[in-house]
Amino acid sequence: MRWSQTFIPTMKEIPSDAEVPSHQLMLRAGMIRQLMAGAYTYLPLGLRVLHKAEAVVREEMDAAGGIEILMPALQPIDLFERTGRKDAFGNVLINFHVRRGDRTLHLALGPTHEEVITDLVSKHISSYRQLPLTMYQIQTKFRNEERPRFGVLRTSEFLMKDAYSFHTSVESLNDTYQKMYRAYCRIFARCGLDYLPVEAESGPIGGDASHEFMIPADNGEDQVVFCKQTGYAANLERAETGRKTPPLTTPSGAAAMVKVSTPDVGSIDAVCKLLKCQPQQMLKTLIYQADGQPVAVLIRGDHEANENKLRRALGVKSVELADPGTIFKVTGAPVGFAGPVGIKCRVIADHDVPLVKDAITGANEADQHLTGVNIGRDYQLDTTYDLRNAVAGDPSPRGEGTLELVRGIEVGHVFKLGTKYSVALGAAFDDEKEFRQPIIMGCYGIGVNRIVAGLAETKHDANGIIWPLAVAPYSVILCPLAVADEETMKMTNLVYEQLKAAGVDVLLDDRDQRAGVKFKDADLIGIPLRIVIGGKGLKEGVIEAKWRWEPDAKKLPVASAVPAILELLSARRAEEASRVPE
RNA sequence: CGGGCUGUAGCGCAGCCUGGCUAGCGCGCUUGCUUGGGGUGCAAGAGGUCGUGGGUUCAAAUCCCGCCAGCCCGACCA
Repeated sequence: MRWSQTFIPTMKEIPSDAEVPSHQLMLRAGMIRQLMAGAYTYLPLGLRVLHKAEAVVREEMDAAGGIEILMPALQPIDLFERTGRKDAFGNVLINFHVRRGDRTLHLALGPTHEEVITDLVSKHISSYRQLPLTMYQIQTKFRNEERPRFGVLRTSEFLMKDAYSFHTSVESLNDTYQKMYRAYCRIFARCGLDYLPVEAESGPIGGDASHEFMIPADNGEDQVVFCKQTGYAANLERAETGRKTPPLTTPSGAAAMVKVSTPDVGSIDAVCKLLKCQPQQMLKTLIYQADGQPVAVLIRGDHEANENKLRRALGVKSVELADPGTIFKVTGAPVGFAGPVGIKCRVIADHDVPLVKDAITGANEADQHLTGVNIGRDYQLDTTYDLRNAVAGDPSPRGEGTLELVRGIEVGHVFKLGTKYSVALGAAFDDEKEFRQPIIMGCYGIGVNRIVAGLAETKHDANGIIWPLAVAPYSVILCPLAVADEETMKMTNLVYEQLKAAGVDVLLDDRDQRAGVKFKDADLIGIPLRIVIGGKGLKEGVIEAKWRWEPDAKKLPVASAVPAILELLSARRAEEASRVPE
């Protein structure tokens, strides 16, 4: 492709409303333009990267036994009503009414396709002989994000590869899950991403039923816990700590419990300020409704409760913070003054709670707190649980090691679904003995745009993006330095045509621009191999080849330049391929 | 949806506080010359509902109110 014949509007300056690197660079490199918050046009360069990433995903999914299909984005709302996800999605589900003749249809734009594919399978799969089956599609998804952000990292319309597998047994599901997990590792490695598979929140199935694939990045929206020593990695929502239940007896030298007046001071910060103490000396007492029953949850003042862990510890379906009325009923005080001493409901505590000696808590009385509160003497616990988010420095749950916290961009998610959708939508099979069984399902998603944005976010330098060869919009950029010079252009066109004939993606910068402009733009858009054809080199009988990530150019004799370029490219391809796991 | 910030040419900004000539600057764009290996130099141009609606005023980019849009923090996120 000749630069003059495509559309690559590069920008020298950083648009003021772009804050994260991927957004700035993709705008400046002329890859994307914004239509509105959370909606972007992919320009030719951006689209080429997207297509290349998509091709990698498709190849690996096919290799892993997936079968490609394409489902409608437009879906009838009743499918979501049948699985209860109309309410679960809430405002995120884009849905609307349309008139068709004298009827009114209630439709949704698919945020994901469990319903549609399960409906399909329910109609056409009836025997164990037809399973297992894995189908996938690469298609635009729609979600009314409450807050689209970070440029193209979080948009309300995005390209997703979603795969769904159907099984007669958990063993079969586990087998496909492993295949998909490995395919995902290969996909992200082939795309040149530094990826980190982490344990993720997995809902009712529990265990190792879900993994997310994260790209470590400062601007990631997710927080990931990992441990260098033990290799443990998990989403913060999910991450366990290595904490255990401590002795539940009163510590020696405990201070006397004293009631102090704290008028209108209910929050942890405010109490600390008033009493001149640190949050870790405090115990916060959160009143939750667990399946409708009030429960007091004790957490150290500087920690955060984790509602997923709480739900599991209590063995209930739902937990939510109680309303002020319930809080008043169990504590006898308004919000902000709850404490474990004398509270009138079940009390459950995090492992760290009993370790707080002479704790400060609410007094279950308006405008009063207690100091010198101690386990055993002032409140009792039978045991403690892991109820909070992990923090940096916590012990690893998998042996000797310390947890660290990093941010990450979620690019993929593999998930064991179980029978939730098959039961709701009647997808079942007859087994060998003609017993009707619900089909067991798995689902596997990749955000294709996030592969692209994640690369721009993590693979760049001060001059621009640095694409890996595997997904670069073009492998080679040809820069003739004098487009008016006949000899230069003759050589350039020869190289251009020969590379194209060899199947190489070449971009020919045929603009009548000075060398500096072409070099700056080539660096900005991040083409891996830059070939310079200029008067200086031609005098010596050479053209120059420079990798985007290397400081210096190599000189290639004119006569053998094209084979030399092909050799460079194939060596690089092999190098990138060597980093892909089996 | 709560909190904060910002809307002036394609992009980046100044002007606003303290209202007053024809609304400026840099980049980009057009034309001509020039230069020709890391964003050349010179000259001449084109390009604006100052986000939008109302109000105050002799007079509004500037002051006041509403609305809209974008960005950031938070809540939410199969």
